[in-house]
Amino acid sequence: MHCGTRNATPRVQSRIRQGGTMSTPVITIADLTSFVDQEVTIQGWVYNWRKKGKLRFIILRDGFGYLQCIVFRPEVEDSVWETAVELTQESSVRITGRLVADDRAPGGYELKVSALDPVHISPEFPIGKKNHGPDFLLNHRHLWLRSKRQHAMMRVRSEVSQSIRDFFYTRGYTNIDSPILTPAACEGTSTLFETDYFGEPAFLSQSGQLYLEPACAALGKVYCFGPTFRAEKSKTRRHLTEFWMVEPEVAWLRFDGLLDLAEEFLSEIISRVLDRCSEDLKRLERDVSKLEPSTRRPYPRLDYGDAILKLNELGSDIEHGDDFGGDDETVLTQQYDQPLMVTRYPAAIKAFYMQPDPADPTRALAVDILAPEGYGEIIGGSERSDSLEHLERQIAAHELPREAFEWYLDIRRYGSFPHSGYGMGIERCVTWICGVPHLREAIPYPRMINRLYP
RNA sequence: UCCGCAGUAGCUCAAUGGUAGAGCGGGUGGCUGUUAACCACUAGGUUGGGGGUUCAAGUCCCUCCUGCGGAGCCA
Repeated sequence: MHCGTRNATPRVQSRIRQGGTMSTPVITIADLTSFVDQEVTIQGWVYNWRKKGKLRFIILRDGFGYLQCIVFRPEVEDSVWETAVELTQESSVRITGRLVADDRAPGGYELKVSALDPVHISPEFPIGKKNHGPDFLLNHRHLWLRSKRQHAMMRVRSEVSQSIRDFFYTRGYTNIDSPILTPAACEGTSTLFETDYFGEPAFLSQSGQLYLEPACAALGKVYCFGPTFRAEKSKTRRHLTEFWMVEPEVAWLRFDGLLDLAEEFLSEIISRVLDRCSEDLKRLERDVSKLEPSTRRPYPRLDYGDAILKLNELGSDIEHGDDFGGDDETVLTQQYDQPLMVTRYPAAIKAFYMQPDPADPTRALAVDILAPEGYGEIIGGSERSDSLEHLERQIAAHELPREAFEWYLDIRRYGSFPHSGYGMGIERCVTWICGVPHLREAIPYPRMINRLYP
């Protein structure tokens, strides 16, 4: 099937690829429509094949799409027929033939094969056409990526990732890559992966934020985007031990401005994916009407206290001061068709670096953004405390090692300033956009508790 | 770490405590338009490991391992 989900590669580039003969251009399936009724060569893998007497149907995939190739025994040389018979699922092959329009072909085009170059005949491919279980598929993740559904997931992820970078780039942000090896715990050692750093303990980063705040004092508007590691022994559909997080940090930005920024950010990502990945979302059988409200602003904003009252009305026994459980998030977000911004959490259940609400110091200027349809928290952010004294008290109260934070406290010693930022886990965002139940499909090689392979 | 569910052919799953089966995949053959093609035949098993109950265990009990779902924690 021809799937126009990728932009056509430049024709000139296609023509100069190696592997074609003098007369036949080597093209990708993305470029099909420019070559109808011409002889072309396509390089790819056998996605599936069927036989019907003297006919063989080879469904070729090349990473850009799918194309039905026809081998008709009376019309090809014996050697071509014999090669066609040998081709197995996922064998790699260069196929040359005449590209024709045919209503019987999936996608409307097919290749009348004249020559076959079997690059490599694959033995029995582990992943068949019927269903497989998650354990088997994850153990074969390197091969699972070849399936249509995974192509769609990876393209959506790539689009989300690119739209994030474009969002910040076009608004004047500087990309700051925060370190992955860090000297000490940011928010407690229990969730950190420890590694040996020339005899000293080092930890894999669980957030770039503490490194981003100094950079934002240097450059005003910055963001980091990279892998993040949490050694939490979580076994749920919403947790990875290695995931990618994007974190903007903005100087002079107050809490209300932060809410606006996060809202603009999310709505732009959703709009762009809906615009550019419609074929992929269709393949994933995503009901895009569920996503369209999220392209519109504003998003509903709910004060933490009001959220508690609302939850109580809805039957939850949650009390003021509690953090939301998974059920609470689900019940709450079912009330809305857009992401829900819950604001001003009790300071006691939030991180040490958050700015207290001037109107009520027991509350923090923090926001969690909960995705609709039960997908839950995808963004957490806050205005950061700009008071050296407050942070020193907080570090002591959280029993964090003071020495490790001296450099961080320097930001409040040398020209302290209001600033705010948030973090978004992109796998959770992609999982929501794709409407899939588990975020293990939203990253090429998921790392989970008990899973480090492949 | 805790709670619940599961583990049988390469894969997905059946099988009252009483001879271990099917579909897909593989192999062989048939078919000139298939759409996860279809039809016929065929190969393929130490029922996750160990221990126990029983005349008899895939099935019941104990234990360990692995996976799945959830809690806590978080993006």
